[in-house]
Amino acid sequence: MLALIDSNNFYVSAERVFQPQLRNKAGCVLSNNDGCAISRSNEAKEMGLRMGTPYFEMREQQQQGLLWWRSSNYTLYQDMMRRITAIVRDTFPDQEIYSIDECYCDITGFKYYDLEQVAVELRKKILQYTGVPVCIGIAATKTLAKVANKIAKKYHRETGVCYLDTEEKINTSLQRTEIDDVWGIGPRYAIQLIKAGVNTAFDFIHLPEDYVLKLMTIQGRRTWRELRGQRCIPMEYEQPDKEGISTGRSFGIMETRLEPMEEALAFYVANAGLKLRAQNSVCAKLFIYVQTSLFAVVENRYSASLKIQIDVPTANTAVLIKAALAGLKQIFVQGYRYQKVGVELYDLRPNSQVQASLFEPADSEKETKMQRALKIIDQLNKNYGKDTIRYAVMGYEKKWIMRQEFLSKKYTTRIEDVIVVKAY
DNA sequence: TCTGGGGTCCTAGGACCC
DNA sequence: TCTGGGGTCCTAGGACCC
Repeated sequence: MLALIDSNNFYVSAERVFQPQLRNKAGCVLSNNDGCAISRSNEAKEMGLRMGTPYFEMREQQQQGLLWWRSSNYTLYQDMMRRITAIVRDTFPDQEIYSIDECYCDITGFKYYDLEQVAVELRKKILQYTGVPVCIGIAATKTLAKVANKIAKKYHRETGVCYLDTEEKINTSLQRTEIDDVWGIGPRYAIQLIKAGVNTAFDFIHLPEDYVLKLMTIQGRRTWRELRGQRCIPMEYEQPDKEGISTGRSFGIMETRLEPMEEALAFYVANAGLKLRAQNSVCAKLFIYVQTSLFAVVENRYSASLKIQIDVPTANTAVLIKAALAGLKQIFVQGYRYQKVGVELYDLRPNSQVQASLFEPADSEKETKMQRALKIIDQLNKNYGKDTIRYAVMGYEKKWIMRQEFLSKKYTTRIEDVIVVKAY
């Protein structure tokens, strides 16, 4: 058996822990740049507020006091999740952290326990220790555990637990699960399936396997098999290295000038470079892009992108920034109101595998010095706060920075707490 | 006027190899 | 007139997840 522990309305719940005045009132957490709703309280859902509603469509309700909202505060959410997973690990040690608000546990070793009772206790404990409500779904496969979790959220509000241990319970749950609520079936496939008369997960598992394979490729077949109780998606206890690292943000206000866009891009490259070094990788290619708003009238729309090959794969932020800014000059066109600039580092490889360029003589000593310098910079920034040491092109004013007008405090983390003072 | 960001996986087709 | 077989690598596009 597997258990899926998934927080209820996680961002909203995390905000409510430290701001009790937000409890029992309709509210939501906004996306980056305060753009649209990405987490809603139950009261907001009942009001009919949909996922992704743009903020200006909710403004009136907010102004009338019928709805509260907050900017996303990922530092807070990440730290709350760290606490939740630690509590879960105490009970179920074989844990995969799947996303910022959910984790899977392999609980095969608990077959002689009353699993339902263990889960109910765990849930109470998480609520008591962190203030965040979660639901727990238990079933034989990851996809079925997802189904169980949704059933728990919808129908077992008292206990918050759903345990699919009999065929009867599984069938009832599959009948109660709309096809577009199935994990792995997105809006595109859902439309096609509904057209074919498949409305629930129960209908879906009774389709012929070949038909599913043809319509939805092997991923769809995997979902089909998982829903029939066959484990196809393994547990992943270690987080694999990323294959690409991308960073990009919408500007707080539309940008028309090159210079602030250079600053922003340099910032994103520096962030991506940090993540790159954290997993001991180097990158061989950069992808940069600029775009105007998707909602601009057609004649004012512009988007462009560029792939850049790095001669000697590197994790050196200075080299990456230089390459990215040279590329930006090529694709930037005067006269548009830009909404976003971004970068993706890809073609990543372990830094032990770097191959020297034929045309650029490798200077191993210099590279080692550079690596040492980068390590020290990263450490300083970790200890004394982000961007304490930074590249001058990143600028100081950050006029392009995203909107976060309704940001709450980082209640559980303080940079001072992690400062390590050492005397040399 | 104002509408998020960061990922993964699969497939088909083209270029190329021997 | 008839023109092989087996493979790799890359890319673009589509689908999905949170």
